[in-house]
Amino acid sequence: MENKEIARLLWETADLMEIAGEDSFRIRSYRNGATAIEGFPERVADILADPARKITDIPGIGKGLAVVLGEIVERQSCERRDLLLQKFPPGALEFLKIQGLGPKGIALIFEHYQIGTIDELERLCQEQKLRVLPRMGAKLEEKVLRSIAQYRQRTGRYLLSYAEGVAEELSTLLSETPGVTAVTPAGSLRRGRETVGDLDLLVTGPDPIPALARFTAYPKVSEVLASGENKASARVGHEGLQVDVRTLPPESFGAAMQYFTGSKDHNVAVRTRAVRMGLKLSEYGLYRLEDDRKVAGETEAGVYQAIGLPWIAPELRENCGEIEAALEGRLPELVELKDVRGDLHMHTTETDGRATLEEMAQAAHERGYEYIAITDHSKALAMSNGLDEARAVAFARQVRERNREGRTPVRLFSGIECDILKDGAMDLAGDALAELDLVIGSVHSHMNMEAAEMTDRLLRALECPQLRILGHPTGRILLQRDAFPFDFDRVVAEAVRRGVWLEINASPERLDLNGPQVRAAKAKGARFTISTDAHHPKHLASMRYGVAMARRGWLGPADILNTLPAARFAAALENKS
DNA sequence: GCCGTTTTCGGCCCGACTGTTTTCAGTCG
Repeated sequence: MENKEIARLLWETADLMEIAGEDSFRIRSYRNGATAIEGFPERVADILADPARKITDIPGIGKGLAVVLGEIVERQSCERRDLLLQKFPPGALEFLKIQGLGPKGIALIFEHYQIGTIDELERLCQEQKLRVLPRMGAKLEEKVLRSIAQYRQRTGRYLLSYAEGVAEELSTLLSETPGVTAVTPAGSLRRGRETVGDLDLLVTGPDPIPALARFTAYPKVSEVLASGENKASARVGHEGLQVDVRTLPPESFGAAMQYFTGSKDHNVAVRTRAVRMGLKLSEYGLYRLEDDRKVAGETEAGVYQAIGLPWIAPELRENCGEIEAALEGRLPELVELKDVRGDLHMHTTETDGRATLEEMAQAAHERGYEYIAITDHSKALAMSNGLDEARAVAFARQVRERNREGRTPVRLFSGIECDILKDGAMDLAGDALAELDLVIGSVHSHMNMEAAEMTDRLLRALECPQLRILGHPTGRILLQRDAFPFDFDRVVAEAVRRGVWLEINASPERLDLNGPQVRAAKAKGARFTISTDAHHPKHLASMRYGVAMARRGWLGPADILNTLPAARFAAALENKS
């Protein structure tokens, strides 16, 4: 059993314990244990099997959890979890994903009603049966109904980072098959969409067919949906992501890549163009209509070329003007990961980060960056031990000294992610902010304001003379929380006027702004930064997702400030227009 | 349930809002 799966069972048990109203510190221990195991470099199962090793050497794992882990590895559950699952219906865990309902509320509902599914919960709200329970009312029923609607919209979709992980794992597995030369993900993953509905893997080589059997026999396949001569479909992993594996002869690989990368709208437009030229495009190749002779198919570029187009980057294939741009020779030169020279949004142990300033700087150096900005939270975010004015200034001084003395592998900019308060004021006083190299302003609270009010709040924040970057501008959390409503165009226009840059937050849970927003903002003259919001050195690797959003927004290196060399970036910081 | 210790029990990030109360519990971040 892999660590990830063990951790998942611990998380689940902790959630059930919460509904059961168990001791909150014990619950926290389960969650701490889960986090520790998730990130532990060795397999827990191996350590348990080795009599010379002690599992309690992992920080966060003591005597109690050691027993639980033994049980989990042996039989995929533990006593506590078994008992709780008898007490609550299996749907209980799903209820926790509904906003407005927490463990107490859920327990209360179970006490009074025999329900176990989201559908039944919805009916209770519609029949106004929640409001008779203590501390519940009409507003809660409405909120739960809204939240159920949102929940349904997002189920069946997966984070880009998750789908990418599955794709890598399966690609490794399938490319070990003799006769396979390449395994390539297509579909929305290749286009860099922020969430993915299913995963398409294209397998090619002199003898790719045996890869299908290897795929369907993979232990993580939970359900085989279809298994034919050239294609197999299955659900993979506990989360049930649908994966379609298709085998192709090398001569049609390019056509298949084009076909399965999509988007559907892009393909319709491309095929229509082909037909007008007397050609027919399918996943097998590009053929002349008159004599069915194949004119292209081995490479994607060859397919595009044969219909009179330059190769179009997958991120642009949304039928949003890319074909016209290609025809007119004005496809943008898109930014690439290697263009990024620094990361401008990250946290350290000074607030809620998991690593020190030194560790983050070292990790950035290893990624080949020239510089980073350290941007811990401000005091309004009390849960993360946010900095007040004195601590912020003292920390900035520390960062600056380190820089001056050269005790750092990359150039450091002292910064802060300052909360934008409810009324649009900054959480920290201007004279403190003026001591820092880089101020990001972010909304972390009061996200359910009316659009007009939120617009005013952001416009006021933009007035702050020290503000350089608007952090995760729409506040959305993918598959969890929608963007807060505000007048996007007005806020962008004001940011442009005041020389405030827009952040493309590369954290795979946010990806905020997304492609269309980036493109709309660029059209208004906006400039951007791409940053990971890292809370751990390994999060710095998320930069590629932010780059994908930038590319989907048609950005080139010149649109993005952190592609500048350190000296020029520093100069740009000083000259707020 | 873990950890650290002035070794075996006490502390464990907390502040604010919301909707329901009739003084505050639950949820969220």
